[in-house]
Amino acid sequence: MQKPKSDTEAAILEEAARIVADEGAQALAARRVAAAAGCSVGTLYNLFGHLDGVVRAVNRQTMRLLAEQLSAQLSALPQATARDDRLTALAMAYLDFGLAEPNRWEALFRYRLQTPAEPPQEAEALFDILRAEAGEGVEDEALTALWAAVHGVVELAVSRRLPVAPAGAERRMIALILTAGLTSVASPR
Amino acid sequence: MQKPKSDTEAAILEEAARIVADEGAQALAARRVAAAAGCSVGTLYNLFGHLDGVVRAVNRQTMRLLAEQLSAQLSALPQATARDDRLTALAMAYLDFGLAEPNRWEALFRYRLQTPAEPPQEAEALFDILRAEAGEGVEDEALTALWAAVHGVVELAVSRRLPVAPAGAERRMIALILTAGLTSVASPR
DNA sequence: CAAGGCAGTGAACAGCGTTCATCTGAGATA
DNA sequence: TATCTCAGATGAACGCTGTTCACTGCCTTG
Repeated sequence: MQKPKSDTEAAILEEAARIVADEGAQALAARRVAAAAGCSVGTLYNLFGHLDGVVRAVNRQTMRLLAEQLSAQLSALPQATARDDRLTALAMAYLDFGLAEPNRWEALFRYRLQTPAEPPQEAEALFDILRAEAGEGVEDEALTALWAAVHGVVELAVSRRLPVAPAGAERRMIALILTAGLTSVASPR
Repeated sequence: MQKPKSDTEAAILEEAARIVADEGAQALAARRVAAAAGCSVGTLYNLFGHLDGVVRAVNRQTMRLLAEQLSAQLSALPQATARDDRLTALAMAYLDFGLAEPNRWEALFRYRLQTPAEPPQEAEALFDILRAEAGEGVEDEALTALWAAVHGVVELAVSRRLPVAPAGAERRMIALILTAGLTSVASPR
């Protein structure tokens, strides 16, 4: 992966990621992770500072995973795909990831860390994927607005808070928002 | 407020609401609320079942508060205001509430209850406000999509996760989404 | 007055995140 | 080889958490 300073650190991260993905971030307990990783709580704290540090490490891993999936979906598209269709495919891949990994998603966006911190470089990398596909014609603010709108649908879909939602409604909602938003924001290319 | 079966129940709810609003839902501790409300933990559990019950009660109160503010903003509008402008005003009031009460907002949408439950009637009442203003011309699914989109912006604004966001950007983002979405969803009236 | 029921109680339990005095053992030094 | 050194690992202990339940004492009913 990325700079695992020690074997123990890698083992802790692996076990923590497994627990977060399977049971959610609130199931992450220091003693449990340490035991499964074959070290003591003290070592975990020496390496990560606090438990939030472990969650943050898992979250960075999640962002890399998401970036991979987005890129994979993009490269699966025909070469001649129009810009708006590429952005829509990106949004759909975003939705798919949230629905496929609800616990990782919740850890990323809903888990309340004790100490807020700057977004890591992995977060910027994700937005860069979006910016690259949008091209020069779209302002950052407009792009952020559209991403936030799509994010809202995914957020509510993942946490099952969407009222009146028959099957497949999320995809239609995203399509509605993006077709309306993209035509208003810039001319399709 | 609403059916406070006993004085103690009302006192607990009042104190719990104060803590949630001031410090966030994760600062809510059974012993602390009980002590401040002048009763024992046992009584709190007799009345609310678990601590989540207390959070849920606060959340219902929050929804009623939000409904009041939305209605107030609507009635402050000139009689002849166009439908799209009324819906936009609603969205802006939604944003204002989230920014003014970030801790209540987080308890409502981000706090992870141990036991998921059906949305209370207060949630339906909120969506009914929206539906009433949208009128017959807008499908429930389209309305939900637009609400989710606006919600996404508010969610990210409240949790300070909006990248590249200068002051006042949230309002412009919501305006962008709604003008685009509403014209696409139905003709303005 | 006696009996019954029941709301209110808080010590106790098992767990949590976090700390830090203690220990350990690999490598440097003599 | 014997000794020293010290970075890193350790886990008991601390103060907290949500939750339970045997107990209390009051109030109503007979």
